[in-house]
Amino acid sequence: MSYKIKSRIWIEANNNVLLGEGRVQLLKAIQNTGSLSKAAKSLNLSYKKAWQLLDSINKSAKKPVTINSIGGKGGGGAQITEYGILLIGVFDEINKNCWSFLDEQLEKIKDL
Amino acid sequence: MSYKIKSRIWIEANNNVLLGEGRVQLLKAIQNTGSLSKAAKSLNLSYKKAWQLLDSINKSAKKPVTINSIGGKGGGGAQITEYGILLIGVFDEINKNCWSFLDEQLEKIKDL
DNA sequence: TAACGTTATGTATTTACAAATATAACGTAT
DNA sequence: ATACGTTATATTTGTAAATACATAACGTTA
Repeated sequence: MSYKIKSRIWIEANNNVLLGEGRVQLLKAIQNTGSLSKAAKSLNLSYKKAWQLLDSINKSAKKPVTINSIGGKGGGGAQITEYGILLIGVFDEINKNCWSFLDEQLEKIKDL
Repeated sequence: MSYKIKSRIWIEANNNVLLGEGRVQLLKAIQNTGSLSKAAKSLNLSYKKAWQLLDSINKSAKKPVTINSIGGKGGGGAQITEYGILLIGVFDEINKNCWSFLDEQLEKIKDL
């Protein structure tokens, strides 16, 4: 059994976490379902936890990442903004590149 | 205020954590002091926590990372093995390279 | 106007983790 | 033999985080 390298990256703004893997997963679920409550259910996450995450994201980001509405057709919902889509894409790209980078570094340690 | 990328890397063996930043710091403190208890004090870490970390390291590694002795001159002590020194060096190198890598990736997001 | 499914928020409970405390075992040195 | 400083381990206590539960506010729809 050889050693493995694991990693976590995240983006911060003003010493607050903006995006990590879990937050990106939540935003993608909102994108797929159109609502925060449905997104939370699909991730086996309590609504409150999901709301706190989304609130933290929108407070940390320079521009809104979602537009949330209360009441109306379907009770309301949450929509990812264009800016949000951009952030998700950049995070995924950087994260993927990081994996590739560490995969190269693995050569230095796997046979120790 | 522009966004920042933060990261954590660690080495695993058999799905157990072998080395992360905290563990490497502990090993270096043992190297400097010659004992686990002194290392713990120097890091403001409880002895128990330090012992648990060191125990986990030695149980995860393929070869011993420290040699611990009870009793005798000075009451005993802990010594880093050559293998341990090797692991510390490789971890530090990979970690440093990862910072550099993410510093380049930062260009993609800092102006968003 | 009553019902519905959301967002938004408060409060209590449970769980997990960290910290503190205590003590045994050990092998030199006095 | 006694003292000392260390490794090793168990037990208790305290604190922070996650979870569960409850409820208000809202704007369409029927």
